Order: sequence, then C-alpha cells, then structure tokens
Amino acid sequence: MKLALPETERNRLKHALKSRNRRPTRQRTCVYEVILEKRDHPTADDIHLRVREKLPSISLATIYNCLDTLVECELVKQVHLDRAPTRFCPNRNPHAHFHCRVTGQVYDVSLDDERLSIIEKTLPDGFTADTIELSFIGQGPKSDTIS
Amino acid sequence: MKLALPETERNRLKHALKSRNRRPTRQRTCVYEVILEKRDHPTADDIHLRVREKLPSISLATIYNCLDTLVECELVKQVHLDRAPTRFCPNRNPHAHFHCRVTGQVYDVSLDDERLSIIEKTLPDGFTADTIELSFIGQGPKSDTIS
DNA sequence: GAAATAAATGGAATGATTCTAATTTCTGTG
DNA sequence: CACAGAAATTAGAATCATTCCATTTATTTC
Ligand SMILES: [Mn+2]
Ligand SMILES: [Mn+2]
Ligand SMILES: [Zn+2]
Ligand SMILES: [Zn+2]
Repeated sequence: MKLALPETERNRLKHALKSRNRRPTRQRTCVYEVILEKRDHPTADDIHLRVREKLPSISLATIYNCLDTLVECELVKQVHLDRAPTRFCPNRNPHAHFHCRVTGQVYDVSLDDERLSIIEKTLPDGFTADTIELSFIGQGPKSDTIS
Repeated sequence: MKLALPETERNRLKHALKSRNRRPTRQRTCVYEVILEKRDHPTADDIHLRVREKLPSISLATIYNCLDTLVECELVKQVHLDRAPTRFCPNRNPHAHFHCRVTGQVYDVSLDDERLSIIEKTLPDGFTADTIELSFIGQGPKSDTIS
C-alpha cells in the first residue's frame, strides 16, 4: 500500500504542526498532499476541487483554514501577498516596494539599472517579462514602536 | 492662480491620453492630480475620498475607470498585480514566479543566493524585510500561440 | 471514557472590483 | 453653431474571493 504523502513530507508536516501545537488532521494532510502532488500553484478553489476527490465532504472554509495553517507553519507559501485593495503609484522609474507590517505604509525603494538587469537575468530562456514586481515586507524605519 | 496639476504632468497626461485616443476629462485630470499630490500609494477608495473634495459627485466606478485608463497610459502603476485569487506553492526554496499572460500558468523561477543577497541589499538602512516577493509577468515558453 | 480544546462545517456576511443600462459630455463635421 | 456619433460618467446591481459565525465533530488529556 503506497502512502499518498511521501514519508519525508509526512514527517515535515507532523513536526511542523506539533511544534505549533496544531493537530494533524485528515483534512490538513490531504490539503498538503494535493499541493505537493502537482506543482502548479493552485488557487484555494482548485485545491478544494482536488481534495474533494478524496474527502468528498470537505468544505471550502476548511480548505482556507488548512491553507492558513500550512502557511503559518511555513510548509507552503502564498504567491500573492495578503489580499488587500490594490494600490496605485505615480513613480514611473523602475522601483520596488516596501510594505511595513507595523504601520501599513508602502514605500518606494529605488532600483538601479545594474540590479534591475541582474534581476532580469534570472529568467530562463524562453521567458519574456514585460513587468517585474519586487516587494519587500517587514518592518520599516523609526516605527515608533512603543514596545 | 496656481494650476492644481503642474505643467509637465499636465502635458504628460494630455499627450498620453491623446496618443491612445482617450479624452482628457475633468475626472481623469483630477484623479491623476491627487495621485501625484501625495505619494503614499493610495487605494482606489482613498483616491475616491480625495477626489470628492474637488468633484463631490464623482462615483467610485469612475475612479476605477480613470485608474484603468491611467494604468493603460502608463502614468501610474498598480502595486498589486491583477486582483486574482491567491495561489499556493510548496517550493520552500527562495524563488521567484513567472506568470504567463497567454496561458495563465505560474512557474517557479529559481533564485540563487548570490542574486538574492543582491536584491536584499537594495533596501535602505532602517528597513528589515522578512519576506521578498519577486514576480515576472509576460510570455512564457512554447506558448503554442497559433498567432 | 468524559471534559476540555481544537478543528471542521455550511451558510451568511464582507468588501474590492466589475458590469450594466441609462445619462451626460466630447469631438468632429457640416 | 448644431448635431450625430462616440466615449465617458454614473448609480446601483452583480461577482467572487475571502472571512466570519454558530454549530457539530474530532482529538487530546486526565
Ligand atoms: Mn489569508
Ligand atoms: Mn483592473
Ligand atoms: Zn511605488
Ligand atoms: Zn512557487
């Protein structure tokens, strides 16, 4: 009988959950499983469809719950940052953005041509990008944290 | 009498619009104006509030319409890419993403430590990032475009 | 195995964005 | 200048990903 989830990943999951005091449930295992199965960056809804083939009664809310847990445990990443209203920027030079977790502010971070071209060279042959988005998330300066 | 929108930008707007056969309306001018006024990456709603002080009857739909036009004319950028469902990814190594406009596929693009550290050095003093998101948007390989 | 706690569930609520259909504004031409 | 046609604006409805809530079910602890 072949395990759906390979031993290594099964352990990774178990440990990650235990270390955060979260329970290893059928649902969480299965969600993790389908994400590993096909590395195509599925949406929550895609995942729901796939998981339902194994757990037909799983709800979409649970998919979201499981995903939150897996992200929290750093077992999966979400490709788009926090869903939040789109922001607009008049800076027409190439630049990156810094989102401060503390204040919510968004700063421009200038990007010199040098670095920009290094970043562009990351792309393998056959890929042509017309847009690059680089953003940092963390803590900004003088956050006046009263700590 | 001081013009609300500086001459240079006023011209940029006029030319950009004309070159795409779009009309220079009060609403578009005003939206562009408030975005330039305060470079804080406002949301559509923020912009609506600010523009309403000058055009009290402007609708939110128009704000979105104007923003679409300004983005199309490359006068402003939107900081979050197209609003679309969040995607999830099990790749735990540092990597970038490539979104293909043609097929909608999302690919992982590996990021060596070298490049990663170059990117990190972009941040000015005082900023600490715990997350970096780098994504490319464009056309992927062998897109089988029947052209 | 019962109490206590965490998780799962279905459905309602949210909220950013998009769509629609009606009205208003522009622009080019006569 | 008037007018036809095109483009833009508007209010409100519709979408849709995500979150919230109250209830039920599963897990862990004792
Ligand atoms: Mn989330
Ligand atoms: Mn848009
Ligand atoms: Zn910016
Ligand atoms: Zn990825």
